[in-house]
Parts: sequence; structure tokens; C-alpha cells
Amino acid sequence: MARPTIKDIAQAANVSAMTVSNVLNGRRAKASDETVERIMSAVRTLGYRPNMSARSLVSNASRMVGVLIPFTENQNQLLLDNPFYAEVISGIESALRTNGYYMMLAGIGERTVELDTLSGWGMDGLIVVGAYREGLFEQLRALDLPTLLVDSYIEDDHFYRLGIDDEAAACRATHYLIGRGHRGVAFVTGVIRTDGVVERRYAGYRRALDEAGIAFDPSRVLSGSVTFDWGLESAARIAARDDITAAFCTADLVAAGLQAGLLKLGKRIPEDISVMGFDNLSVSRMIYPALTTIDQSILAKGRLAGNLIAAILDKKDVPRRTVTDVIIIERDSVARRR
Amino acid sequence: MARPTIKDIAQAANVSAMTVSNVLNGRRAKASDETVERIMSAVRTLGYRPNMSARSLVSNASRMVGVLIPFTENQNQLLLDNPFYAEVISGIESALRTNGYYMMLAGIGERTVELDTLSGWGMDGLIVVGAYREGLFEQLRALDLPTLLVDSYIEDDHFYRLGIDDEAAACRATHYLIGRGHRGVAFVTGVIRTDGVVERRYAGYRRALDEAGIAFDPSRVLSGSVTFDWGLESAARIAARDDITAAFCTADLVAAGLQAGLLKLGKRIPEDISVMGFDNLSVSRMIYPALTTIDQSILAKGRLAGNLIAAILDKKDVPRRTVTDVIIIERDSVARRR
DNA sequence: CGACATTGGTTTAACGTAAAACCTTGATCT
DNA sequence: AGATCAAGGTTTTACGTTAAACCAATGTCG
Repeated sequence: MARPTIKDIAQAANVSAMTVSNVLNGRRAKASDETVERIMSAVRTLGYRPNMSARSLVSNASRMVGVLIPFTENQNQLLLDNPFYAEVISGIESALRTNGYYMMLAGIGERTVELDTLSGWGMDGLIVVGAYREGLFEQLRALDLPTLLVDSYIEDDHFYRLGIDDEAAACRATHYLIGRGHRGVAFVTGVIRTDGVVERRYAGYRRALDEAGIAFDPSRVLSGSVTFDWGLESAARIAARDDITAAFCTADLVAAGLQAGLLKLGKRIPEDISVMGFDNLSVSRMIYPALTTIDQSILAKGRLAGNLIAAILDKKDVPRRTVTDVIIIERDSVARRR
Repeated sequence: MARPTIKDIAQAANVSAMTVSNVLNGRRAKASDETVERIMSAVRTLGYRPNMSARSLVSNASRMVGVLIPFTENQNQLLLDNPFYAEVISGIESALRTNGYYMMLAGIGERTVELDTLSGWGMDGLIVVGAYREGLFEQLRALDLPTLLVDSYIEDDHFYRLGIDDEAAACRATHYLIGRGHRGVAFVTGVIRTDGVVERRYAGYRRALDEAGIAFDPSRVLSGSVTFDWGLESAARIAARDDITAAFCTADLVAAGLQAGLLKLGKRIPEDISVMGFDNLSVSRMIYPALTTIDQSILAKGRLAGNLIAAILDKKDVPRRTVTDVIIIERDSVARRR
């Protein structure tokens, strides 16, 4: 038999469809216990499950949240191979499920055609992770949905935001290295974009140098991409200079590559060069030596994002901007200088 | 203004709603070029996007594919922190998007209440990754949807399956170690479940021993969980025995933990103990020493899964069982024995 | 010249659900 | 006794889209 509808249940329980709907949605003010029992029993025996499309069509709400993460345009693939995104998503999904919401995962690339197709599904809200492209925000605004931006620095009251204080975190990290006697600290990072997290971390790095009275040396800034390979590539450049005794990487992935590269070049970590990461991805304890890094508890951040959007959708009062804390995880990749 | 409907377009273009629908869905046999132009222009200026719920309600098809991956019941979180799942999902999403399908990501736990709620959305098809639990297959069968199982060994013509030949792969890996002079080969793995991939890999391991005339020693089998920590824990047990000169881990994550643990115990890899992994996760080249492992090209597998379900849904002819190839990636964690 | 296609549409009904308005019956109040 | 109310429903309608059936005007053929 085809999937039973609310009418089949109504017939089986000998009531009207509306009564079934009322009972099923908890509006049981108007239904005797006996009727409820008959309906529930019919639901069970027929295996009824409400048709979400119909429900969403009539109620104009879907209990679906769209989760957008960047994908690499050239490889046409979600950045889930970056464990950062994987972990955030995992946290978001967990929180959404707990709050009775569903998740539709989609990529945002350069063209972002996907956005309005997505919107056709009638999302109740949106979580956008790591967005930076100018035009995107306009498109998002045009959708006119409750939207939570994770790790974006755009100032716009249309959006809710969740993130850490990247500048302060990077500043702390740099001070941590400086405090251990390092005065030649390299900054290894991805592209420094306006309004991106990396820009703030860069600012934090420079502020720490300032505060410590160390002259900023642009040749110590290595800006490439947030990948293992970029770290690997940077190793040679860092190993070639003896004024650099420590490297602050704005991502664990980069730090992992840097360590692997330095090791291959015969450098010892942390004796010759100290390395510090950012994120505290699970990989950071797997590499050798175990990476000292900034923990931004990604999973918890994802959970929080899910909980926040749920709260927003449930019309609770949610601050426009939420900032979470960060701690330094000390492992084996940073040494005090001689 | 509220989101425009097909009727608004019809009015603006001065035709009936049906004509708009026809034009928009490519059934333009019956529409003059001029009408088409008027309609398209109205669509553009009003910013019309079809309401998927309405469409799916009437057509009984949603172009949505449900993607189910396990989640840890205790932590209530998707296994995306296992890079294997993250990479598969990334591949699936990419292929689905290319084929014009959407993806709804959900977790399957022990209770699997989620399943029928999910089914309320009217998925066109399902991809289930790494399912093993007995009752689950029955539930999946009851949904009566085209379903592709990735990495499951259940024999049932209701399902399409995609996977590698785990037994052959493990057998090759073990032979690889034996061929390099190792006769004491440990098998470090997760739980060995009936019909799971690990069971097959276990069978492959034993077959290789048999073929090489090496007596099977159950004390060389370390079965725990598919985690870094289990690898770490196993290190002590392996280091304590001098009859073991190599370890075959059924997952890179475990191998990574094992290497870290052995290193901490002062063992040299691969001089003292060789380690071999399985999966070729991106982490396997980040750890030290770089891991020799079996590459099952996870991303490509995910893509293939997406393409297969799309082909199935588009009524193309798809074999019930697809087996992909595997290669050995030689890095630095295996040595020939003296 | 009447039969028949073809082109370019339109109208009607239906998908499954829920909001809103309505109806019955019996009890309660004044 | 008539008015009022509550309990426990039912009926009607609408959500946005498409399948199916229908129609009118024009061209075409034997």
C-alpha cells in the first residue's frame, strides 16, 4: 500500500482529518482521551508519517536549516576534507537534531547559484560558515531569512554572528611565543582577506609584536593557503633564515605541513624551531611533535551555532553577536629559547 | 513583497499559470518564442524561485537524497570527526550537486527514530554509509526507496551496494608486510562485527597468514575501536612483545595512534616496528613517519556513490554491486626486516 | 470542402496538511 | 426557561505546483 495520509488515519479512527491533525500536533484541547487513543493506535498500525512537503507548504515553515560551507571551485568539492568544517558541521547537526530541526547541507562557491535553489525549499533559517565574498552577503540579505554567520566579521544587523575574538587569540599566541624568548616569529597563513578571520589574526600578531617592542618584518609573513601543502612549502623558506626561531601558523593544517617539512629538512622541533598552530583540530595531537595550539573548541562552536539558530527560530532573545572563548593547549612543539 | 508564486509570474506575463509551469520545466513544445521571452523576463524581474514543497507534493519526487552516516550515541554527534566520513560526504555532495540533486544529511544511531521522520520529507533515494546494525536494514527495506549501501556486506537484492573488496585488500596488505620479512604481524582494529568491513579485513589477514604458512596467533589481534586513542593504547601491548615486528591497522586513525604511542615508548618506526594503515586519509601523510597504507580513494568513492544513486533515480541501468579498486601507497612506515 | 492535425494555449482537479470558522450536544447559570 | 458556555468535534478553504483534459484558431490534404 502507498504511504498512508492523514485521511487514511482519519478513516481508520473514524474521525475527521482535522481531528487527527490536531491530536498529532499536540493541540489536543479538543479531543477525548478515547479518540486520542484510537488515533494513535491507527497511526501506529498504519505506520503513518506526516508529509513534510504538505506541512511546509501550508504552514510556511519547514523546520529545516540550511548549512552553507565553502567549497573549492576548481575541485568542485566541499571543504569537508578540512577537518575544521567537518567538526563544525558535526556539532551543528547534533544541536539541530536535538532541537528538532533538520539540516540541509550545501556548498557556497563563487557563483552561488545554489543559494536561491536552496531557498526554494523554504528553509526556516541559515547557518553560514566562513563566508567572506562580498556579493554573498547581499544575496543572503535578499533571502530575508534568520541567518547566523559563523566566523565572519561583516558588520550588519541583519545577521547574527558567532565567533571567537581572533585578534585577541592571535595576540595571545604571539605573546606566548615571545614570552618564551622568541623574537623572530614568522606568521604562516592563508590569504589575508578584508573582513576575514585571518585579517584579524594578522592584526593580533602585529599588535603583540608592537606591545613587545619588536619591529615588524614583512618578510616573516608567509601568506598562501590553508593547506598542509602550504605549510610544507613554507618550511624551506623558514629553515633558510636563522633569524626565525618560531612560527605561528593560523591553522593546524598549515602547522602540520610546516612541521613535516622542517623535519624533512633535518630541523628539530621545538629545539631549532618552535611551531604553534590554531584550531586544535584532532590532527594536532596526532602529528609529531604534538602541536601546541589555540583551542577554539570547534565542536562546541558548531553545537552552539545549532542551538543559537534554533533559539532564534523559536523567537527567543538572542544577542546579535556571540563571542566564545579560546585557550592555549600546550603540547610539545614550542620550546623556551636557550 | 512576499515571495512571488507562479501565479504572479503568470499575471505579469499575461498567460496562465500552466504555461509558466510548462516553460519553466522545459516542456516548451507549446509556447511561442515571444511568450517564453515574456515569461522569462517576468521570472527575472520578480525573482521567482519555485516552491519545492509544492512541487514535491504534487509530483511525489523531491530531487533530495538522504545521506545517512553513523553517529556516536553517547556523544550524540556525527562521526564527521572521523575524516573517512567527512571525505565520503564531500564526494557525495559534489556528485549529487552536479547531477542536480540535493542532500539531506542525517545520523543513524541505535534507535533510528530519525529514519521515518526523514522519510517524511519524501526523499527520492538514500545513501547509507557504513551501516551494520541488524534492525536497520529491515527499516530501510520498509521505506521502499532506492537505497545505496556504501561499505556494507549484507546480501539483499533490495539494496544497491558500493564498496571495495576488503578481504582482498587486507590480504594484499598482509602479504606486503610478510613479503618484507615480517612473520609476526599484529592486526589492530575496531570491533569485528558480522557483515562489517572489519570482518572481511580480518578474513583477509588470516588468509594471507595461511597462504604464507604462518600460524595464526590470536594474541596478535588487538580489537578495540576505530580511534586514535585505541592505537595509542595498543602501542604498549605491541612494544612489550618482541615477536611482533609489524602491525597492520585497519584504519589510518588507529595507525596514527599506534605510531604516536610507539614513538613515545622510544621505539623507532619503521626500524623497530613497521606500521601499515588502511584508507589513505589525508592525515596519513601528515603524521611521522608518513604512513604506508591502502588507498581506497575515499573522495572518489563518495563521488561514485553520488553518481550511482543519481543514475539509479534517473532509471538508468546500475549493477546491484559495484566494487572499486584499491592500491598500496608506499611511504615511510614500513621497512624490510634486516 | 469537409476531415483532420498542429500550434498555442486554458481550465480543472489533485497532492497532504492546517488555520479558521462553524456545528452539535449537553451542562450551567440567572 | 432562555441564555450562555464548554467539550468535542466537522467543514471549508487555502498553500503552490503540475498532470490531464480540454479548446480555439489556423493550416493542410485528399
